[in-house]
Amino acid sequence: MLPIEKDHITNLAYDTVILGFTGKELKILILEYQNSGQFALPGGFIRRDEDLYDAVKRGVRERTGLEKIHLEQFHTFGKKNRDSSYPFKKIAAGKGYTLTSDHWVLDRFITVGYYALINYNQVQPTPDKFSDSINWYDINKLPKLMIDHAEIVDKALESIQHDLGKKPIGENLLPEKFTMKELQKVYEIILNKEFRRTTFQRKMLGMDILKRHEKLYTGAANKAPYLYSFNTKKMEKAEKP
Amino acid sequence: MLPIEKDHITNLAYDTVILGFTGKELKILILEYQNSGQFALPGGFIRRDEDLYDAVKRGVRERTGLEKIHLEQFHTFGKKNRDSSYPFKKIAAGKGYTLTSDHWVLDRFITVGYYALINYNQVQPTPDKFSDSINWYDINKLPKLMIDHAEIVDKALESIQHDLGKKPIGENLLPEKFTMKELQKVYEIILNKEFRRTTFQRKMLGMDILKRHEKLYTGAANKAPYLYSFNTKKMEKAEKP
DNA sequence: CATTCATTGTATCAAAATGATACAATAAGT
DNA sequence: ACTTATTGTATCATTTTGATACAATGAATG
Repeated sequence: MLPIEKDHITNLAYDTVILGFTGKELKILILEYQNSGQFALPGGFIRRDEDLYDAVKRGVRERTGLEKIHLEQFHTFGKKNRDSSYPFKKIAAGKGYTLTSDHWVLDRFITVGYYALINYNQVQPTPDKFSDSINWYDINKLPKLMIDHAEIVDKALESIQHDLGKKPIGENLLPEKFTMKELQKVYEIILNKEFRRTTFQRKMLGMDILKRHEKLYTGAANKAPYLYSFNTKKMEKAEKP
Repeated sequence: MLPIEKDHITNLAYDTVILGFTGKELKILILEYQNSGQFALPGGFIRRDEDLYDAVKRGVRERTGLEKIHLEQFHTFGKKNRDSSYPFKKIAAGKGYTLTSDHWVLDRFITVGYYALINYNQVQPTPDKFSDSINWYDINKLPKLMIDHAEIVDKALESIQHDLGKKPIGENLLPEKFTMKELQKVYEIILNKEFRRTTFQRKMLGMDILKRHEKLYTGAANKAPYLYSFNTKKMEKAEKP
C-alpha cells in the first residue's frame, strides 16, 4: 500500500547514494520502478516520529541488509522545480494504483542527500515493494536517472572527495584486510587521479595507520603483497596522501 | 501577523550562521525575541513557491540589507527531538499572540543550516517583526541559544574550516582591499591555529591570487603595509596555506 | 632446478616545499 | 638624527615529495 500522509513529514524526503568498491571499480546501487522505466536513487520518506538519520538508515538497511553502515549527509536539494509528480504517477500506475492529483507524494519535495559506503561483497541488494529491481551500476555508466538524481550523485562524489582522508572512506569501501594496491585504487578512483606507487606506499606506511598482516598468495607469478588493515586507534591524525 | 500555513512548507525551516570579521575578531549575528529571553540564529520558513536557497537569501537580505551574499549550505538537522514549541510559544506570547496547541509552527522542525560570510562594516543589522534586537556577538562569547542552535554554530564553523581555501572565504569576510596581516588573522581565527608570518606571506604571494595595491599609512610609527585584493581570475587553483 | 617474468617493498638521490632566523627598509614620534 | 615597531625579503637548514633504481619474491617454464 501507499505511504500514509499522517505518518510522514510532507514535502521532505531523502535519497541515498550507496557506493561499493569491487576491487577495481566504484559501483552505485540504482533501483528501477516497476513498469515505469524510471531509474532512481534509493530514497524514502521520514516518519513523523523518527530522526532523519534513522529514516535513512532504515532505508539503506532494508535494501542492503546491512546493520553497520557508514552514512554521511552531504547536501539538501531544495529547488522549487524538483517535480517528481510525473515519475511518481508512473510508479503508482506501474503498481496498479491511481493517485489523486492532490496526493501528498505528488507535491513539491525537498530532499536530503546521504551517501553510504559499504562492502560490495557483503551485500545482497533487495528491491522494496515499489521497485522491481535494484542493481549495481558502474559509477561511470549510469542510466538516465529521474528528476535531479544525476546531480545528486555528482554532489555526493564531490563530497566524498573532500571527506577522503578526514573520514573513514577507505575503511568502509574495503574489506577488513586489503592490499596496498587496492587501497591505492580506492584513492585513485575517488580522487580521479593517479598516484605514484612508491610515494603512495611510503606515505601510507608513514602515517602509521595501517597494520601489516600475512601475505596474500594470489597464485600469480610474482611477489605476494602483504595484507593490511586500518589501525582504527591511530586514525585521528589521518591526512590526504 | 503570524506566518500562514498554506503559504509555507511545514516541518522544514532554515537557520543561518551569519559571520562578519572586524579585523580582529569573528562575529556572529544573533537575534533576541521580544520579551522572551530567547536568543536564536536568524532563521525562517520556506514558501511553497520559492527555492530553499532563495528563502535563505531573502532572510539574510531582510536582516542585513545585503544583496550579494556568500551563502553556503552546510548541514540539515533532523533529530526528532528538535522541539521549538516552548521558545515559539514564548516568542508568540512576547508579541501578544496565543498559539493554539496544534499550530503548525509548534510542530517538529527539521532545519537546513546555511552560513553567510559578510563584510562586517557594510551591514546595519535589522530586527525582523518577531525579534526586538539583532546584534553582533563575538564567536567565543555567545549567549545561551535556543534548541540546538549552539550545535548548529559549531557545525558551521567546522564546515568553514573545511571550505577555507576551496571557497572564497577570505574574499567575503574581508573588505575589497586588506593587509597581509588581516588576511593571516582570518586564516588563524577560522583554523584556530597560528601561522608563521614569513611563511604565510611567502605562500600567499606564491599562490599568485593576490594583487598588490598602494600602501596603507595607518599613522603608526612603523613601515606601512601594502594593501592587497584577491585576483578572482586566478582563484581556481587556490589551496590551503 | 635454473631461468624467466611481473610485481612488490625499499633505498637512494634530486628537487621542491617549509621552518627558522636574520636583516634591511620603512613611518612616525622624540 | 635617533628610536621603535612593523613589514618585506633573503638565506640556509630541515622536511617532504618526486623520480629512479634495484633486490626480493612467487609461480610458471623447460
